[in-house]
Amino acid sequence: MKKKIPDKTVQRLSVYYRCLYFLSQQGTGEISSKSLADLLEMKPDQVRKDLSYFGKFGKRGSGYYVPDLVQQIAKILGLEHGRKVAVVGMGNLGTALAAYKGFEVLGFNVVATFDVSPQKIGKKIRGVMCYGMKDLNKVIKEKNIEMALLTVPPEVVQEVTSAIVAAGIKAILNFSSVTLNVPKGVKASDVDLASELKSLSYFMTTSNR
Amino acid sequence: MKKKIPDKTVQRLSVYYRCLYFLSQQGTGEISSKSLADLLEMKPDQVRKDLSYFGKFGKRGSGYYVPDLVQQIAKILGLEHGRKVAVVGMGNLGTALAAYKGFEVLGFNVVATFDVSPQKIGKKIRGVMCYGMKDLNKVIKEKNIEMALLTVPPEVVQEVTSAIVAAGIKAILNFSSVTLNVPKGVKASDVDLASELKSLSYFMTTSNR
DNA sequence: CACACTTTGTGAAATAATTCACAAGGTGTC
DNA sequence: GACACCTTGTGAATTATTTCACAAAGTGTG
Ligand SMILES: NC(=O)c1ccc[n+]([C@@H]2O[C@H](COP(=O)([O-])OP(=O)(O)OC[C@H]3O[C@@H](n4cnc5c(N)ncnc54)[C@H](O)[C@@H]3O)[C@@H](O)[C@H]2O)c1
Ligand SMILES: NC(=O)c1ccc[n+]([C@@H]2O[C@H](COP(=O)([O-])OP(=O)(O)OC[C@H]3O[C@@H](n4cnc5c(N)ncnc54)[C@H](O)[C@@H]3O)[C@@H](O)[C@H]2O)c1
Repeated sequence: MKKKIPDKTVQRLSVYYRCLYFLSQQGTGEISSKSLADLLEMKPDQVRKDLSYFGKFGKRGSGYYVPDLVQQIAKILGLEHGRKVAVVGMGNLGTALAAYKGFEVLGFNVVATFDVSPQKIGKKIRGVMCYGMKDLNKVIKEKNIEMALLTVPPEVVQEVTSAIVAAGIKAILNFSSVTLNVPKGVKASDVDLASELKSLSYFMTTSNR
Repeated sequence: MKKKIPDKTVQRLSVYYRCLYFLSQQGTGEISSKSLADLLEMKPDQVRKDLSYFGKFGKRGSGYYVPDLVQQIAKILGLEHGRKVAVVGMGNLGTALAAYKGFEVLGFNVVATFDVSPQKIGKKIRGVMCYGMKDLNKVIKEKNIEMALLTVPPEVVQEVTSAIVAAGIKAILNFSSVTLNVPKGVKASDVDLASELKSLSYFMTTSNR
């Protein structure tokens, strides 16, 4: 029964979640794959196919019951119980991320931040303490932190990665443009803004939609 | 002769560029698709196939001459002459982006920032002035700005998008999790950190590499 | 309850992307 | 210059993803 689920499907699941969460807040009861697809500018077939990888959540004739579907997707994505997140590297970007309120509603709670600079250590952002790197192990284990947003300078990325993996971090969102080397069992993913800009630039020069 | 070039290929081109640029700085002369692929943890076939969409840049027996290839890719991506960029919405994230030095070396120059808040207007970050939204048209036209990093609150994203498109912006990198509505001829692309986190969370629960 | 309409879930078909495999060149050594 | 060894560029094969198309079910109206 183990059919492999495309990465693309998982990514789209995140998008569905955002939209459905919003709809559930609005009090929407049921929605058809058609309406959801319209909202997201995609095809209904795609929506149904994606959901069908994980089960049968809909009802023929009427569609999907939004509150239930939100729950189901949250479960699939592992968002039901909230995930504890650390920000490592409290520079410009790290500070912005730590200050951002938008992650919380999705169940991602920044519960600690880390830096090497004595100027940063001991400061609080939104009530969250900035620890020194020597407390990495202790704090990550104590607070049971699973994910890290990695915003340190490129030169130290690999070294810091090793340290946080050793401390028990299981997933890393990496903002430097350095390819991360992580052991099996740890998932890393890159946010490469420079590459995004370059792609945009390409499409500007060719100007095909 | 118009074979369609996959989006994925363009994205990877950005990655090759970053790596090759770095290598050229190091003084590397030639590199084989194999070595480049190893560096990026991918297959040589993929590298060659991607490059072959745009021309024949290599030499059999020895590989690609790095300085030339960097040039060629820069040209393909439209990076030769530099692109002027504006940051719109100088909150936490916008400020971090405007302060970032890493875009410049790639030919992306932040030459203006915008906000509505009187507290932000008139301030300078890295020597770049923050203008009010009423100056949008004037400044974008005067400075010939083509791209925008959009970091305003979700509620006003669509409204602000319309304004900057009207002012002449041709490409937008959108950081809100709101799907942008842009006219044909304008390219928009989303950086959705929340979705990235959700995907990571999924892979953590299933823990398949 | 019959019938006209919706909508899901899913194999099968169509498209798209990646990987293979190899001919055609190039390099270097003796 | 002959031989052993690399490396590119690219059709063809393979694999992945999307789209199609339709049976099976649910809704609602009179
Ligand atoms: N700021 C941006 O908009 C932006 C955009 C794209 C990519 N990035 C990338 O994100 C990363 C951070 O960017 P930034 O602009 O916030 O840089 P920054 O210099 O403002 O912040 C880096 C922080 O990391 C801390 N640090 C340094 N060494 C450390 C270590 N060994 N352990 C823990 N902390 C350490 C520093 O004290 C500093 O606070 C960089 O890799 C950069 O390339 C940033
Ligand atoms: N900060 C983050 O780490 C983060 C992460 C993910 C997504 N985002 C998204 O990025 C956007 C910005 O986030 P932020 O944390 O920087 O928010 P912020 O509130 O700190 O900044 C928003 C800025 O936009 C300005 N603004 C408001 N209305 C405007 C208008 N009509 N025209 C021009 N400027 C206007 C505000 O004055 C403010 O300076 C949001 O859409 C947010 O959802 C932020």
